[in-house]
Amino acid sequence: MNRDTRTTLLDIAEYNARSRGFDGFSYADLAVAVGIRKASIHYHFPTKADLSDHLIVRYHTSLKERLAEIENDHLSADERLMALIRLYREALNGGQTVCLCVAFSICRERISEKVVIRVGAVRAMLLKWIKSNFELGLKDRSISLITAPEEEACATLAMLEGAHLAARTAQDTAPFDAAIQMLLGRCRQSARKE
Amino acid sequence: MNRDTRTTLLDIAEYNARSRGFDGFSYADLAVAVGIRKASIHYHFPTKADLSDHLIVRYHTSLKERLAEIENDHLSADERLMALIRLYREALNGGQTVCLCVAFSICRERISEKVVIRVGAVRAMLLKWIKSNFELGLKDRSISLITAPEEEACATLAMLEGAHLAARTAQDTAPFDAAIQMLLGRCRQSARKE
DNA sequence: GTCTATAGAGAGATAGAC
DNA sequence: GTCTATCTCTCTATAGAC
Repeated sequence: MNRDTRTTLLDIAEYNARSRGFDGFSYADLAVAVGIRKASIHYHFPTKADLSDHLIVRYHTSLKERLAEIENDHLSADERLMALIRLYREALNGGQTVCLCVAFSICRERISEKVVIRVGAVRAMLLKWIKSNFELGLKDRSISLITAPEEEACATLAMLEGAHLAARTAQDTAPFDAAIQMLLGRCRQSARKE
Repeated sequence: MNRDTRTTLLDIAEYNARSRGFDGFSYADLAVAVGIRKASIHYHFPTKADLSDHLIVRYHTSLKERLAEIENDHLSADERLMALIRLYREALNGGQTVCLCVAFSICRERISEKVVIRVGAVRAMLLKWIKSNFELGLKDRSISLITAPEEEACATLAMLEGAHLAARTAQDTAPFDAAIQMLLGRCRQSARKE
């Protein structure tokens, strides 16, 4: 184990949570994957509730950074939207994992209220970003058929998260690709490539 | 307990699975809710795998019937789509439960392959129905901006399932309503009401 | 069809040695 | 930081009486 144990634990816990749900893995699973005993994990994360909190906090930060990178790398609204779609597509890991918010939505009653609020905060951040991007799309006219940015943002996030579900069941990105096709078709750059 | 115990068990198990995930409830939970001992549940459903199979089979049948009812009650594509949206909205139970397919997508690795295939079959049925309805929408012009019915169907189902997730986290229908607003706005009947 | 009783596995968590 | 050992609880499931 070359890397920091704590980080490795978070990585593996996140993968497990996104792959099997927060109830779908145990400290024993992590212990085997990381190569230490499960009692040692409690040193890093005393309780599973504690672990879940660190997972969603890190996820929020990471996602925020990725969104900032997208804004840095792309100037037009359509390119930014396409980059966001790619981000979600990559998060699928070929149909093996869903977004952490998706996974945490199902076990809502078994995670702490604090974590539930943080999941809401991640979605709020995403909605704000997507809404701003649709507003930009209205200006630069790079995305077609925009009427209400706020509503578009809600629909888009729901669709991205929902597209993860069918793809996860199928263990294949195909259902995801099929679902995002309509949205992609509204992007100017995407249309040019076809 | 006036009703058939087996049916009551299925009802409560379905509610639990949709509310907390398939890993989120136990035979002990069902026993308390139904008012019999957990050993007695094994008489009706020998294993939890068996229970999950009956849940998804019943869900498929029930959904098929509801779709047929919608076709019976409504003739235009927009009214049928609005009825489907209402169906999903009601399935939310005010933000307490998601679609069973959604719940079963997260615990994919812990349910049998047979059940995974059945979940796929439910989605395939829904996609077929929604696609047909968009094709009807092209003819009767009751839904605006339709280009590709197949792609529209995939996007619509993903959005409906995804809209369940945010609403479940919030324990409120508001995020669902916000997400379906765009789709609703394309329905002729809906537009008339505004 | 429902019960009591129990098996056997695995969960999250802690104490204390090194 | 990681270990062994252990606790307590809960899980799914079964045996056998009624």
